[in-house]
Amino acid sequence: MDTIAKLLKGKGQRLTSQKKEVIQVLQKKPLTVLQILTLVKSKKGMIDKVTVYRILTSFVKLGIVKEINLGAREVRYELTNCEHHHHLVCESCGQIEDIQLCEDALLKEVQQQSQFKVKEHSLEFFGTCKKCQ
Amino acid sequence: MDTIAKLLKGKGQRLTSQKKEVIQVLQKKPLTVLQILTLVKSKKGMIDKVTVYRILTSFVKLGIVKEINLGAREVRYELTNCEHHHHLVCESCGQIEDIQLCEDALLKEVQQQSQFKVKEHSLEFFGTCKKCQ
DNA sequence: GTTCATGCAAATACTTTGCAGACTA
DNA sequence: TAGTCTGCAAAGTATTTGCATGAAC
Repeated sequence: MDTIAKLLKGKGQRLTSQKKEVIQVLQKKPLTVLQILTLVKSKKGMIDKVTVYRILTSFVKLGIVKEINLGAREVRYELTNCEHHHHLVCESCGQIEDIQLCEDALLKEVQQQSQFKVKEHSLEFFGTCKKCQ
Repeated sequence: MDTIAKLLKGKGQRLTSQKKEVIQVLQKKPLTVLQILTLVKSKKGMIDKVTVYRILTSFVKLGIVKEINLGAREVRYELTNCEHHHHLVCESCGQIEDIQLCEDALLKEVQQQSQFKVKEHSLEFFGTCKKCQ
């Protein structure tokens, strides 16, 4: 939280209670806009949908948060303060597990096949989690 | 196209001129709803946005087409009649290249680390294509 | 002819913009 | 106090639904 406070300050931006709450609820797992809204409301009582959108847009720009795509039209937001990782999305219960993989070989394969210069990649898995099997 | 015709017939569904056109424009590359709409309109003159949505929903259900997520809130549709592959998305010109990779090692890695049962996965790369570098 | 599909209108959902008042620093 | 941020209202997009007409088989 401290690093985030400094980052905001450096950009002339303020660490409001709404921003704190959004960061708070994102600690556990990636959430959709609606989920963030609901969670913050249930804890703090008041936050507007528009404010959530604005905070997220600003956080993405500052690199505090990143957007992930899990399934069509399901955008989620995730704190970037953790290492690079991927997700295992359970199609039955909706749970999201994180996983760390070594994808160097794949990136090399891309380089060999194509002259495309890769900056980022997304890799997500869909299936059933241990519990739901 | 013939296999699609049979598939539709088997489900009591009809191969209309609109459906043919949608399949037609999807032959080249994955497109958004708006792109499909524009392309079909420019060729054939008339199709409604609602019809495009309905055709796509139905095609996804039948497995004729699949949704791919290239960046947040950018859903595209792609024919499934081709082999499993991934995409290289140029962030500069928007072009999409296909690429085939061997991701067996990764899938094995997932199995070793977790008891999650993977059914599908998505893997997309973002960066700059040869032309734009 | 029957039944499914399309187009239009309108409803719903999602996201962005404008502005006055509230709050952070 | 200055300047950013929030909440509310409303505008803009994107997507879905209902229904009468049209088209496929």
